[in-house]
Order: sequence, then C-alpha cells, then structure tokens
Amino acid sequence: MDSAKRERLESKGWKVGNAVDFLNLSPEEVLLIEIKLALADSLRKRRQKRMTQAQLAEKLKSSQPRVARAECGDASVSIELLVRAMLATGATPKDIGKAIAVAGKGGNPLPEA
Amino acid sequence: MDSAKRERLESKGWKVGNAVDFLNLSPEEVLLIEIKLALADSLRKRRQKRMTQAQLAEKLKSSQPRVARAECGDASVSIELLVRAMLATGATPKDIGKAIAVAGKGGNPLPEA
DNA sequence: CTCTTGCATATCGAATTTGATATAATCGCT
DNA sequence: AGCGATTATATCAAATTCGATATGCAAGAG
Repeated sequence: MDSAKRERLESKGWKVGNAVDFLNLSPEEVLLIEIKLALADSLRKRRQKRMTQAQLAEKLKSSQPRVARAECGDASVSIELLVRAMLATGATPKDIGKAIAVAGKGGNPLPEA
Repeated sequence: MDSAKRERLESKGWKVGNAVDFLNLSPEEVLLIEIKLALADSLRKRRQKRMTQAQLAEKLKSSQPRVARAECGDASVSIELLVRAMLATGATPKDIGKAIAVAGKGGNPLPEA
C-alpha cells in the first residue's frame, strides 16, 4: 500500500533528483517531503482561485518559474518559500497549519481549499 | 497594543540584525516571523521534555549551536530547519500544524506542548 | 573554588536556495 | 490552424543557510 504514496513522491524530482532510494529515506525525511507536497498542493489551489503565477510571483518578489516549481513540489524549493507564497495568497497561519496537519494522509484531494 | 508583540520580535536579531524597522515590515513579513517564533517556542518546549540540544543536533545531523539558534528564533534559521527539528523531536505534521496555526496570537504561553 | 554539563554567541567556508533569464510546452479562443 | 496568455523546464550567478569549530557564560555538584 505504499505504492500510491511512493508514486506521488517519485513523480517529482524527489527520488531520481536526489539519488536516494525511497526505501532508504527515514520516516522524518518522508514526512518532510509530504509536508512540502501538502503545502504545494494547497498553494496551487489557493493561487488558482485568485491570480496567475506571474501575479503571485510579483507579490512574492520572486519569479514565475519559481512559483511554478513551488507548486510542483519541486525538490529545490524550501518550505520557507512555500510558506511565504501561501502568505502572499492571503493565507493565515491557521490556513497554513491546516495544510500541514493533513500531510501524509493520502486523503481525498477534493475538499481542499 | 503592538508593544508586546514588537518587543518579542526586537529581542531576537530581527530588527537590528536586519536593519529594517519593525513598522516597515509588511503584514506578510510579520506573519512569517511570527510563524518562525511560534515554531521556535514549540520546538524548545518539546525538546526540553525529551533531550539536550546536543542530542537533538545529532538526530538532526546538525550542530548544537544551530539548535540553540533555532530555539531562539534567530533570523538566520529557516522554517525548513525548524520543521526538521520538530520532526526530530517526534512531532507529527499535526503537531507542527497546530504550532503554526496559533502564530501571531499573543496567547497564554502555558498550555503549549 | 573548580569541574562538569548544558546552552549561547562568533566566525567561516561549503552547500543549498534564490531570482533572473531564456525558452519550450500547453491551453483557450477564434 | 494560428495566437495570446499561462505554466513548465533549463541554466546560472548571487544570496542565504548550513554545519563545524572555537569559545563564552551560567548553574549545579562536589
């Protein structure tokens, strides 16, 4: 039953890009990645409702390509940037906390905001 | 009524270290700092219950001085490291989400874990 | 008082993350 | 099909963050 989770991780640059086998990741490393992916998903959904990647990039004083990578959960994007991006969409600490709390649960992706 | 909040921020390296006046920070920048401070507080409380800074540093594959800075909410510590440190104390995404969700509320510091 | 233990501060080269830029792919529309 | 707008991918130098090391400071034990 790890296959779904594993598939989600491998699709981004996480496995090949890091040259580490999924099964060799410690539980903490897996959780960290899942937190990033949860933030990335939430970010994309929030952003799509309000603006374009380029517009968010401007608010963030970053660039559109970096926003794209953030939303993809790319391995080169830090939690720091993900959180700043969330804030730039108007998210509150509560919103961000909720997004993180749910990380690692493969749950239904629909009821997300 | 900003004085309490402001005092909390100024005490760390946030104002002088960054050479930016507190009042010139955007709301998003303030929230980001408050999230870091909330994580830092939570980290210290969790860590103190379980181990020494040096022990946590080893689990983290980091160093005791960096853990100290993390717990102080030092400006040179990223959210990334704070989250990794939380995970290393055994925190779940839920725990981390809760810690972040209360950021910015000057609330009673006692009922924290 | 002296030792030890735990935490804080300073510095520094190495590694990671960043924004910028160029460019390609994709979608919606006519 | 052709076009404009949006998003994805690649590269790279600059900035930030990192771990390591050295050292200072405080509190408790003996």
